[in-house]
Amino acid sequence: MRDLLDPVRPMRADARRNRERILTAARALFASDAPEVQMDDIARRAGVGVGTVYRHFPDKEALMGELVRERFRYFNERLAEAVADVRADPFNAFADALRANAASVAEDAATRRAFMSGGERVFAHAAGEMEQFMQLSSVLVERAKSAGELTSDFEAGDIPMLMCGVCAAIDKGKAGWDWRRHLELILRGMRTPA
Amino acid sequence: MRDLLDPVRPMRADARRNRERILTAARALFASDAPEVQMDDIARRAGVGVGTVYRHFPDKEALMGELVRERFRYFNERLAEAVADVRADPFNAFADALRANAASVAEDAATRRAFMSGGERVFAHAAGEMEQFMQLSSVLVERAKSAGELTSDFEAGDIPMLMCGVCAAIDKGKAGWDWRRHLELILRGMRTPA
DNA sequence: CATGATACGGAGCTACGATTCCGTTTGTCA
DNA sequence: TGACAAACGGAATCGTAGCTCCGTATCATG
Repeated sequence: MRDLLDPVRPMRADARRNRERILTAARALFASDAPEVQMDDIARRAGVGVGTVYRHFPDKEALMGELVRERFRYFNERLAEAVADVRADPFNAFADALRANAASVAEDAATRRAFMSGGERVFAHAAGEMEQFMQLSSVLVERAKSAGELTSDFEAGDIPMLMCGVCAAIDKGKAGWDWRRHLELILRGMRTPA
Repeated sequence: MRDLLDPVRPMRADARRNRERILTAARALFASDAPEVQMDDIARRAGVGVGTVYRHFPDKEALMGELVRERFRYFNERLAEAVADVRADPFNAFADALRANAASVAEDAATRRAFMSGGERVFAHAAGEMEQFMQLSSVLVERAKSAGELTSDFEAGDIPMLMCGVCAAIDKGKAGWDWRRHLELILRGMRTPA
């Protein structure tokens, strides 16, 4: 709301604090446990009324969207590091970035939900970050391909699909599955046979 | 209900017909489209009252469970064929079975949902079929390993996890992703480097 | 056919979770 | 400190989807 208009006056101190509390509460609730997280829970955990949650985020999707956006910012940092590290082995740099990102979604059920359960609306909030994500990914993919380490029919656009699969594996992880194995299997498949 | 008790008297003709119609309607609705399929829709499509749906299936999960069960029966047929075909190349026989199964879930959103969105309860309905599934899978996995074609750290227990990932890719398929590519990537990762 | 057992239809009940509304409180600024 | 805008809290509202109930219609059997 305020985020969008009147960029002049800063948010009131309590408002800024509450906004952060809400996001923290949401992250915590999604991360820790429940199959369903609802607005009232988030409000309670944040020590705030539901009304306040709605003053900061027009609806639930917007709140989720903000969480997803933060995650993508994190993704992008990892990718940017890989891009910056020119001397590393291209495939490994790429693979490590993917591993780091996977590990971070493992802690972030909100993003997993959004990834898996459609949530187009949710992702719209993170459009900018996603674009950057694709851009950075492309660089890494091209490098790894040029080095002849990444199978030539792989495209940066495949990454979200793979992440989706990893998310699924993570969510099922409670059943004793190991998403790392899933990821390694995929990475092995991506690598050109030595 | 009736399925469980009084195995003597067969279901009344109209009841049997309706039960089938309900399942068909549910399959169709899940397959074709909607993000959410609800009992009333299923009833309407089946040309039946909601009450009738509930006479045949105690609750929604039971209905979904039946759909999942059917899917697993199909899976098992494919696996059994692969097991029976002793002269085929072990890895390919296994891979082809997985491909066929993946193709069938691509048509079956109900099973995908159940796979991805937790639904423990739903799977309970197909416990027997799942057990058989694991059994058949084990045979194929062992064969492929013995032939030295399947990476030795692979286990039959990994299959559901992989399928989960494929389901995710299929669901996101609308966004232009190609789940077959995801599956092939995985298969490549499973194969021991020639 | 008669008749009891089965099955059916679908209006309505219930639970639940998102969202709204408005009287009250708090921060900010002169 | 006074005054007003900005925020807050949380009870109440609204919509939805699963499920129940019971009067009615349909089978199957003698």
